[in-house]
Amino acid sequence: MLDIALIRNKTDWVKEQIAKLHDEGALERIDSIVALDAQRRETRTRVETAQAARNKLNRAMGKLRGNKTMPAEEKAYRARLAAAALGGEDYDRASRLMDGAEPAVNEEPADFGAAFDELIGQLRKMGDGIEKGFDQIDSIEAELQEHMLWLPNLPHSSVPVAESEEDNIPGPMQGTLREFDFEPKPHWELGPALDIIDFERGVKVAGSRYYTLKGWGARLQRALISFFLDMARENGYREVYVPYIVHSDMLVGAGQFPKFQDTVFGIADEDKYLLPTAEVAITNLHRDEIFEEADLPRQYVAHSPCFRSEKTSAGRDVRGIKRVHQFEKVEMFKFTTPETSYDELETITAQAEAICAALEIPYRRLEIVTGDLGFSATKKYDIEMWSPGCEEWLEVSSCSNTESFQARRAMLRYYPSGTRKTRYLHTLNGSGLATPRVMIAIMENYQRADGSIEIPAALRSYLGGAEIID
RNA sequence: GGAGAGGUGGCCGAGUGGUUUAAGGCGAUGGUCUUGAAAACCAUUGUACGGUUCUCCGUACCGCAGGUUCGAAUCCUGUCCUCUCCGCCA
Repeated sequence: MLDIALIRNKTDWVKEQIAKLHDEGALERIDSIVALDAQRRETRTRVETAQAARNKLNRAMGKLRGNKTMPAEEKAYRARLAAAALGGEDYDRASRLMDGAEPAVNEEPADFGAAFDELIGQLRKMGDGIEKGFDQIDSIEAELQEHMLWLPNLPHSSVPVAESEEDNIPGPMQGTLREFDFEPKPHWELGPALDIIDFERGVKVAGSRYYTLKGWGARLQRALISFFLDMARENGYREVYVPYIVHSDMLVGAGQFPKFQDTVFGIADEDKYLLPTAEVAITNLHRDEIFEEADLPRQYVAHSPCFRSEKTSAGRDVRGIKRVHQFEKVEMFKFTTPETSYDELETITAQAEAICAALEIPYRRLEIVTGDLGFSATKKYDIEMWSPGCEEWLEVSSCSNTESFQARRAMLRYYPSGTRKTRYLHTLNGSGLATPRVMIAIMENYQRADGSIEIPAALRSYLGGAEIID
């Protein structure tokens, strides 16, 4: 979520930033937001002033009713005078009459019951108006909030401005391309031939875009997960195990909802959803909490399966296991101060790259342009591995700084050293890494002429020292 | 899944409809005292929004959401969570 004060004070600048993202729907919301914000503040001031008067009157009422030394007769005529003052909207005088601050002269005898009925009637009338005012505020704020939740994060000034993913800027390839003395095969041929990927039986059990790993396939994936977690732990991340099912609020907090509701799987009859990424659970781990600056940065790593329904991408990448509804990912996550978040983005990206390097697979870093930045990030790098079989670059990691975008949605704050004034912290996330795409890259880069696959040296200790899958 | 008991500030804990601040304690912070520390004493104490501007003022928040009432931490309804016991399971 963006800072409403920023939208209020620099409206045109915010519009320019959103224009770079090519999110026309969001752009249209800005004027509504500015209008609702003004309306909201004006209404709130008016209603709260009235409420302050009413609170004072109710307290004075208690004082009048509960006064044990005042004769009933005096109470009655004070009540009647106060009711008259309320009729003239002189709240201060009414309050003074009721709590005894203003002397009252008994002009004529008043009936106790009738006087209090009259007074209560005045107070009720006042209360009804205030209730209506609060209802009005609620509906304005709900509408404002809905608009706010649909606004994407704004790009950092260093992000190149361009149309789409076609324009993302690749960095130089790292590592060395393998020279094959045979035609390298794609993983959808290698996997079934070795009986380590079984497409048909995955489809039988769960439908299209589901798959089964068998034998060395399943073991290789498990080894990769352990290897990834160990790499992250050595880099100072605390390993956590999180729920794979979360409340819808958590998806709002991390930025998936409301806009991307159709990309996640829901639990029947419950307001809960399967994780599309462990990032959702980790982001919300410290929801509604306030850190001390000394506690930052806080770094976590978690492995989780990721479930994505992605109805929008039907028809793309249908072959193989590149784009599937269920995959495994190890996610690195940082809670940082605003001062350090961009340095930390470089760090987390370098850490993801180091994993690629350790596996000795050619990779490159992609600098993401504004048109492909996505909803939550201010700046993003993707890491891609080269797959010689399907002859394409495979995205195996995505590293983002969301600044305070998620922090505002999930109420993640900290006290800067020496102050008691809260401030939103910054959150960053980076895959480290995701499989089965890394498995694709391993299979295709490490394949041998006879169809067997060499196991990368870094993984052998996780597989009982084995060197070859055949 | 069934039954019962609970949910109050950073923590413990009082509070069965009002008589201007959620009592009291712990912790934390600041101060006095002290050579220093401890102890003692004094003061302060959360979050959000709004209005002011360098300081205040106001509103809301007693798990959450509704309701009753002139007025709700307190009464009513729903819901979530925790604990205990039973059942089931890994």
